Amino acid sequence: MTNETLTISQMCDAFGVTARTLRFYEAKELLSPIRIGSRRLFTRRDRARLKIILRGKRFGFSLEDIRQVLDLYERDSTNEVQVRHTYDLAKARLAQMEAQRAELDEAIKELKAELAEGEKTIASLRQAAE
Amino acid sequence: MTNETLTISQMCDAFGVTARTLRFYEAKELLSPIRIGSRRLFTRRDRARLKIILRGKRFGFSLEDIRQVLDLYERDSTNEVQVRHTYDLAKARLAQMEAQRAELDEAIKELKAELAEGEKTIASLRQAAE
DNA sequence: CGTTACATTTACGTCAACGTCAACTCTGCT
DNA sequence: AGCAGAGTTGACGTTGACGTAAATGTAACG
Repeated sequence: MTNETLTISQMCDAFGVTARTLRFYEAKELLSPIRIGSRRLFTRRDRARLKIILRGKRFGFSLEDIRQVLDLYERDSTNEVQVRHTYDLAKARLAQMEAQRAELDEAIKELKAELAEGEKTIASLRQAAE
Repeated sequence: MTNETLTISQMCDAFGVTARTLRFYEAKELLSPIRIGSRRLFTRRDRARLKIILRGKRFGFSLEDIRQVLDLYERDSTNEVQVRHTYDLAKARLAQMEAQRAELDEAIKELKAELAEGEKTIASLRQAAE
C-alpha cells in the first residue's frame, strides 16, 4: 500500500528536497505531518500535497499562491457558500493556467523559429569553411 | 512606426513595471537603453527584450536564466563555436519548456477533475436544501 | 527666474525561501 | 553505560529581486 508514513529523511530522498525545506513548509502550514513525540511522520496526504507544491514552484507560483491551490483540494463540502467560493477560486486558477499555457506555446514557437535560424547560420558557416 | 523610443515613465506605463525595475534590469545588462545626457531612452529592441524578460518571469525563470535566453536572440553569427554553443543552449531550453508544457497540461487536467467534483458537490447540496 | 514634473545616482531596506550552524534529545545498538 | 545517527528547535545568514529614501539634475512653462 501507499499508506506507509515516511520519516523526514525518507521524504528528502523521495522528493529531492532538504529537511529544512520540509520543516519550513510545515511552519507555513503547507504540510502537517503527524507527530510521534517530537518527530515528524509524513503521510500519503503530505506526499500528495508536496507534489503539488513542487509543481507549483516550477511554474513560478509563490508559496502563498500554492497554499491557496492546496486549499482547493481540501474543501469541506458541507457549507454551500464555502464550496461555491472554493469552486470559483478553482475556476479562476484554471483560467490563469490556461492563459499561461497559451503563453508557453507562444514562447516555444518563437524559440523554435530561433533554432531554425541558428541551423541556417551553422550550415552557411560550414559552407564557408571548406 | 514602432521605431519611436520611450522614456522611462512611458515604459513603466506600457509594461506595468516600476522605474526601479527598469534601472535594475539595465544594471544587470538585460536592457541597454540609449542615453541622452544621463537620461534613458528605450528602443524597440529594449521593448522586445523586456517582453521576453517578463514572460520568462511568469514561468519562474530567474533573471540569470533569462539573460541566457536573451543571448540566444543576440547571436553574432561569425564564430562557429559560439553559434553552436548558443544553439545547443537553445535546444536545451526548448526541451525544458516542452517538459514544462506537459506538466502544465497535467496540472490543468487535475484541476478540471477537481472542478467536476465541485460541481457534483454543489448539485447535491442544492438537492438537500429544498 | 522660480517652480513643477520628471529623471538620475547612491545606498540602505525588505521579503521570500530557504541554508547553516549550534545545542540539545531520542532511539537503538553494542 | 556509552556512543552513533537521526531528528528537533531556535536563531542568524544569504541570495535574488526589487522598494524606498535622499540628494541632485534638468527641461519647460508661466
